[in-house]
Amino acid sequence: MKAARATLADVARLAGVSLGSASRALSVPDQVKPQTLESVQRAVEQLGYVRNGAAQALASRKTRTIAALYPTLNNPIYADSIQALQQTLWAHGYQLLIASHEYKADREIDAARAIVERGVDGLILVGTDHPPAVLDLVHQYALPYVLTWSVDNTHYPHCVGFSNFDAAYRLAKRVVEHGHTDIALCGGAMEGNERARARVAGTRKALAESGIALRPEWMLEVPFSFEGGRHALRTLLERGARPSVVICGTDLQAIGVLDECRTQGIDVPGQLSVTGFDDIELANITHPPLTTVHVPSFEIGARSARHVLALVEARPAQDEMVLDAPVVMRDSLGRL
Amino acid sequence: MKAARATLADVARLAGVSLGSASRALSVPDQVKPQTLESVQRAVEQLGYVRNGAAQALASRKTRTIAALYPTLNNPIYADSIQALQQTLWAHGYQLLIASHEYKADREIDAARAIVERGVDGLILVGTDHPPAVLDLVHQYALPYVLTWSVDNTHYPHCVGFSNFDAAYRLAKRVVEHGHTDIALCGGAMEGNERARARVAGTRKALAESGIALRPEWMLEVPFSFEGGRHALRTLLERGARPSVVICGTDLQAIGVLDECRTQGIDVPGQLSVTGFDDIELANITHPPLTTVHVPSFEIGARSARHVLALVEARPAQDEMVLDAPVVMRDSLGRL
DNA sequence: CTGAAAGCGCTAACAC
DNA sequence: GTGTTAGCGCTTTCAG
Repeated sequence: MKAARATLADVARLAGVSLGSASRALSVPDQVKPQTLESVQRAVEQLGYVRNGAAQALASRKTRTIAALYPTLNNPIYADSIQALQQTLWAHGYQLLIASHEYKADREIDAARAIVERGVDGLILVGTDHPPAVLDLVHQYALPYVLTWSVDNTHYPHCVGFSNFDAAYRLAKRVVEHGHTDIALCGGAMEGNERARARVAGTRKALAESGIALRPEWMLEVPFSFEGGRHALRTLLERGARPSVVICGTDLQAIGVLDECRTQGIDVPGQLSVTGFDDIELANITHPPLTTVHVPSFEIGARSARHVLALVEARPAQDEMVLDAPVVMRDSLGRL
Repeated sequence: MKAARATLADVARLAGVSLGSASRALSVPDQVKPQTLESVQRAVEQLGYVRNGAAQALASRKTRTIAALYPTLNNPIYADSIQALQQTLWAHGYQLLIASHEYKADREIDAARAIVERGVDGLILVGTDHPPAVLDLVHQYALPYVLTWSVDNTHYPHCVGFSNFDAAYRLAKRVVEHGHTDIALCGGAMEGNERARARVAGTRKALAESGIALRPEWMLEVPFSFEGGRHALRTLLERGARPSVVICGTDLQAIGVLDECRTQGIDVPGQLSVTGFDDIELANITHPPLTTVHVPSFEIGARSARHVLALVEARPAQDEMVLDAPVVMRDSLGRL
């Protein structure tokens, strides 16, 4: 119980072997005589020895740590993916260093610097649209990285995600099939966020194919939160807009719209239809249940972890990287 | 854009100063002549130099990294606290290494080992009840740590949280005030989880004061999830139990119960009342809105970050560490 | 205020 | 298989 940390040299001395053998016993046990292995293990046990990660990292140039940089950590869609990410990395003996940039470009750049400084083995980023400074840094240090969530607007080969454009397109097609022509959009900030842009673009294309144009004053940009959705609907009503459907960029916003509808006594889908995007667990519990796009967030987390490790360890990647994001029809869009 | 990482020696050479001066220019800029500082900064800029964290950590014995070990990362209550934690650490120049143990003792021990190995400066743990091996390890290496969420069942001085016992007691008092005597409990696994235990104990005390005893067959242990809550209600009904209220250990479970009530056509609070615990954002949006205990999860994250940093940097701690967790009355418990 | 030099604890050749 | 040794890149005395 003393605070002085035992070193590998202590272990080696106690085990009566050399530093090198002690090191090998721990990292490549099968390159060591069983007897040596055993005496080292006993010494480790006895001293309560724990490796010094910094020294190991310095000497081996590996940290066994992967960093992930997310927009926010408490959006359920990201939280789910982080959970899967952490589990998968853990299963492979890696740790997770985590940061968020709150959708701010300069925060992202600072975070990237800090991450490179900590010397992680690989990096996971959300989305394909990043400040040049971030990608420059990552390239300069030849840090293996994967882009997640989106395969839109990029030629980078290591993306684990789906086409937000296509998914939004398919959803909007269903909205049109339900006879809607008075359509409002509740989206979020699009700068540095190709997912938000692709979702709007996909929606716009589907509507355009039916000759429906989006009115600028019916297109709102609000935060990705319940309150954002509530605010959007209030704004719409204040402007005298009377859409028959609100297509939301995320489930969080859609649920906010639903909640505001209840407050205002608006029947969904009777008077107004609402759609979301993400298919968080909650989307199936709302009143009415939410029509949305299913985003495989756990799967994205797990696969991006495996993929970045394949990159780090220079192994061939196994997983399919483009995932499905099917439309999930529920009552908030009404019935045909 | 070459992969070879510039070292401090390169910087020093280019700046025409010694290694030591270059180092000082970066870490203690005011102990260096302005001119030296400037030429070092120029060299850093020019080489795109980024510190090698492993070397810095090895030499200085500081990693500027704090680890947090949570039960799970995607429970909204933890996700919120992680978000606050990360933000606060970031503001102080620290990174966050994160792990989860999924409520399994051996996973927690392994995670603790891995964390100690990575050599973090401090540690944040959820709850007061941990496997002895975890605390032994942490003590052996004199790793500063804070316990969060709970101040129940411990004498450890560095706890940031609230009394789960008291909060549950207060909530149960309100339930009794509403005339309930047929009371079911929907809790979670209690092993290694003093929060769950304290919540049941607090509830039990309040009921006992009114001469109400809990029937063992009306006390369920289910996962901390929507599905857990649904399952609990189904089980209760199958057993022929007809409670007038279900007191849930967490909002997630309570919302599951609410959802199952809707499925089964049970009116809340007309036929059955439901209470939660946590006051996640969602609790205010359910039908009916949920009576629950407000747990200040952001505040816990922020304060525990500040507190562990105070410990790490041997500064006096500023914040009050025992927080309020008020009962929030909403419609799911009915009206008096 | 600055330069020189001694490590921090470990890995990875290299020779035996 | 094993021991020896030379660093990994930085911080931190210690002189000056």
